[in-house]
Order: sequence, then C-alpha cells, then structure tokens
Amino acid sequence: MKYSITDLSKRFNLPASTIRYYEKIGLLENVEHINSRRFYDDSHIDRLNAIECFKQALLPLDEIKLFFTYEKDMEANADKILDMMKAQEAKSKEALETLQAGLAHLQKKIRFYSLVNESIKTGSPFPRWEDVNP
Amino acid sequence: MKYSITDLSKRFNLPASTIRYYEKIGLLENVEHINSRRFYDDSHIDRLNAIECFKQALLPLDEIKLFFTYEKDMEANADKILDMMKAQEAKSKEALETLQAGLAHLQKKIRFYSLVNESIKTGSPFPRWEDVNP
DNA sequence: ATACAACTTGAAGTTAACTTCAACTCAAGA
DNA sequence: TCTTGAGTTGAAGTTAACTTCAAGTTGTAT
Repeated sequence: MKYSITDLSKRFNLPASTIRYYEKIGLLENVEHINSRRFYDDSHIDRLNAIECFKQALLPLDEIKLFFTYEKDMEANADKILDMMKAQEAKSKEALETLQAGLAHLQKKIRFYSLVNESIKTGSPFPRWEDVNP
Repeated sequence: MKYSITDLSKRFNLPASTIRYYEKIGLLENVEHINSRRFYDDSHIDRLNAIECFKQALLPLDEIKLFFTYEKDMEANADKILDMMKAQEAKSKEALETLQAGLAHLQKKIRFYSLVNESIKTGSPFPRWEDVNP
C-alpha cells in the first residue's frame, strides 16, 4: 500500500512539514518522489511508529536516527543499540522521577490554594503552607 | 543572611549566568546591587526553591513569573493561581503518562536486544519482537 | 603598586525541533 | 483553457531557556 504525505499526516497527527523535515534530516529514508510528490509505504509507517515511541521516551532525533543506522546491521550493533537504550532508560527514569516530584508539588499547591479560596469565602484565617497535607 | 551569586550558584547547582538571567526576565526581584555586585537574601532562596519545583512540573518560566505576580495579592488572585496550577497539573499528568509509555517501550527494546545479543553469542535464531514479554 | 580572583555588563550566539514563507508544479475537473 | 487543490522547494524564522563573549570593575592579597 502507498500513502500520500497527507495520509501520514492524518494517521500520525503530524504536520506535513514535520514529515518532510524528518526526511530531510534522514529519519525517513527511501521516500519515493514521483512528479514532485512524495509516496510512502508500510516501512515508513513502521518508522514513524518507532519514532513516536522513542520521542515519548525523550530520545533526541539524532539518537533515533543513529538507532536506525545501527538497526540495519543488528548482528554488528546489537550491543551498541543496547548501550544506547540503557543509557536512555536511565535518563527517562530520572526525568520521570523529577516530573513525579514536580507534580506532587503542584498538587500540594492546589490543595493549599483551595484552602486559601475557602478562607476568602468564609472569612476565616488563611492556611499555613506547613499545614497542608501530606 | 546575605548571599553572593556564587553562594546561590553552588546551593542550587545553577550557573551564575542562569541566576543573572532569571533576574533579567523578572523571576528574581529586588536583588541588591552594591558596587556592581549582586547580593541575595532568604527571600531569594525561597524564590529559587519555588522556581525549581515549578520547573520540575514543567511550568514554563513566564508562567512561573506570572505566578509570583499573582502571589503578591493572594486575596485577589487565589482563583487565578488555582486555575493555573490545575491547568499545569493536567499537562504534567499527560507528560507523565507519555513518558511512562515511552519508558515501557524502551524497556521492551532492552529485553529484545538482550535476547538478540544472546542469540548472537549462542548462534541460536533471533527472537521475534512479538515474542518479547509483556 | 600590582596582580589576582570574583564579579559585572550588554549583546550576540546556541540548541532542538520544528514552522512559515513565497513562489512554483502538477493532475484533474468544469 | 482555466481553476482548484494538493503538494513541492529552499531558505529563513521561531521558541524557550540559557550560554558565551569581550571588555570592564572591585576588593583583597602580595
């Protein structure tokens, strides 16, 4: 099956400009150009799926690109791929923990300012930050 | 207590240039400038602590700045603060879920390529992606 | 007096990941 | 034939959050 850039754009919820950009930086390869139109096949669907997954894990595009070049010779590069994935795993985990801490702080702020709002409505004294659970 | 920019730099593990930058964009206010040296006090320590927390929650610097202006009149702005915090809570939660999905995918890749490495060492056939747990 | 380390300034540069633009091409329909 | 819609190009612009730079200033130590 062949796809137009608009097909991919809709399917992946990415602007066409982004799909062109990915081709330009070498993330999408072997795109057919016919009469100055691009055509894609299922290999590109697979690529974009992989790209989206890696992006979710915060892997930068140049590393994603490197992964794809490694992947072409898995025998030779399985260990490099593994190193890269493990390094990114550590970074993703750290980012996750930081974000969890940030979210917890935000939620504490929400509780605090909810109490502040209550106090304003009822005219009772303001809460103290130290009193907010947990 | 008064602090130099190097004190804060060490305490928050931020380059001095960043601390100057925060002042420039209005995130740090009322910094004393004596003989073209900056001096900070505990209010700035509090500020930087708050900034770091908000950054962890992915709140952009201009929103953090807005929060501080709201905070100056809590009575008038408690509801705006609450709106902002709740909006950011939604975004942080989404980012968290995306990152969790990305991390899970990465870990599946790690399992897969570990099996690939095993296969290479033992000469046994390569695993299939579909066979990797979970 | 001199040197040094710590700090200052404003402007310009950096990075990643896109986005926007104007001008162009092509195939199909009225 | 003319228009329309979908797509193309290469270059330049955008955004956030900093960082770097060169050149200057200050207080302290030798």
